[in-house]
Amino acid sequence: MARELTNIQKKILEFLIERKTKGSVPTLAEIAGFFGYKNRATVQQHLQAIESKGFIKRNPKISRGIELTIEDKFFIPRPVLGEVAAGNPLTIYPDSIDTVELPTIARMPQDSFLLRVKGDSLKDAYIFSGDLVIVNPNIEPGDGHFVAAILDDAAVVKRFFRRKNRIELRSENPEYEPIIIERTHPNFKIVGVVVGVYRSMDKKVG
Amino acid sequence: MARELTNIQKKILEFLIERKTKGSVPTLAEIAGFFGYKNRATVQQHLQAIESKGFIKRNPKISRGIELTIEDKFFIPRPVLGEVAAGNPLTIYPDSIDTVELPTIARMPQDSFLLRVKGDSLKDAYIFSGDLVIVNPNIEPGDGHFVAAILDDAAVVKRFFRRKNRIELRSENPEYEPIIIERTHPNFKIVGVVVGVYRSMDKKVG
DNA sequence: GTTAATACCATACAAATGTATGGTAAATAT
DNA sequence: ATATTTACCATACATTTGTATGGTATTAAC
Repeated sequence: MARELTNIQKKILEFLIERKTKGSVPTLAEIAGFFGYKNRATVQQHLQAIESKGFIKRNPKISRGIELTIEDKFFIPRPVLGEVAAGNPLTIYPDSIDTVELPTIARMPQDSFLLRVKGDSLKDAYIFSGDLVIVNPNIEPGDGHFVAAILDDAAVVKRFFRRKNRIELRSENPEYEPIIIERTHPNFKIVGVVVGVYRSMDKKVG
Repeated sequence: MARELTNIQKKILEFLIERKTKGSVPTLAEIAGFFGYKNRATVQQHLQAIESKGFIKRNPKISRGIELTIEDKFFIPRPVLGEVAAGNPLTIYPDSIDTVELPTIARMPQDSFLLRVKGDSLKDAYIFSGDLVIVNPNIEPGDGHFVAAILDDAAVVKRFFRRKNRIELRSENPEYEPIIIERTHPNFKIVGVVVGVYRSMDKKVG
């Protein structure tokens, strides 16, 4: 028991988690609708498989009676989408490079993602190499916000300042020069605003 | 509209909130069962009244389709149990001293709690005043672990080292002397091991 | 004294929901 | 070559669920 989930089962479990976090667990019909199944029995069978593997618990006969047993776990696995340079820009990865166990208390809006910080240019902002920054792409950055940005196919985390005809990305660490982006800069994009920082102590106890 | 709720309506609304925070919104039958009503229609009528007063929104025909429109105000009182001194011990508070705003769904794991750090003795461990440390009381601390401890009715977060006949709690910041606890010390207790640090950037953008 | 609001009940019904059974097809393992 | 697992479908059925309607009793308002 507690075998691995198949790909489809994973997808369904993810859907359950997502729906639960933004409302309530779906019914079989809703799941079927989302995945394009013409029949609720298909969903039923998948759910039975997921339950037998220990990832959910179903309350028989009760509508939306799916409990996520993984919620009791301390951490929820979240993909780390890439690494960002706090100092000099680093290459960003196309796919997730890693998965971290993020505590459930960390505020993780649905549409946000994680980036792992490399380098020490944010030292004075208390963000360090290895920390995970939680980035929300749907917030308009304001002066002084920490933002993640893509600059010529590299990613950085720095503090954002809007000036007349340019944007400045500053490090807290005075060793690093601010990056000045003119309006005309071709390959520049604000990815999102850093809404939180998380650091696991697991590997740092030694 | 948006008149006052009657007492019964208040009770029902409270029930809805409670159920939602610990799972999912109840069905009419479940509400009726909880309040001892023999009929779902009674609940239906109360819900219609509550809705007409603007406290909930109902999704017709959908099971458990009650949305709490007051949700945004309401949420989520996640208690911070006290403040811990990273430097010199601070008095611990009997009750929660503060609340961190967390989304409804972000549940704290049952076996852990939050402490907000004050002071800068852990500066060199990259933990700063205002950060939240996630403390798990069910882990046996090992050498070098960051632990939360109670010492003479005060709480501290420091690094843990076990020696022959004593325990040492060290700060990373050399300005602070290590605390030496002899075996015989009466009022000393390890509360738990710090498993993570979380910092919300909300208030730090300026 | 009548009206209105509140708080319940019983009955009824269509749709939603979870469940069960049997079957097909493809991929994988033995 | 056969058996197993996975991934779907169709059909069927008993409850559950939300909803509607009509009724009773109590209290407060006019």
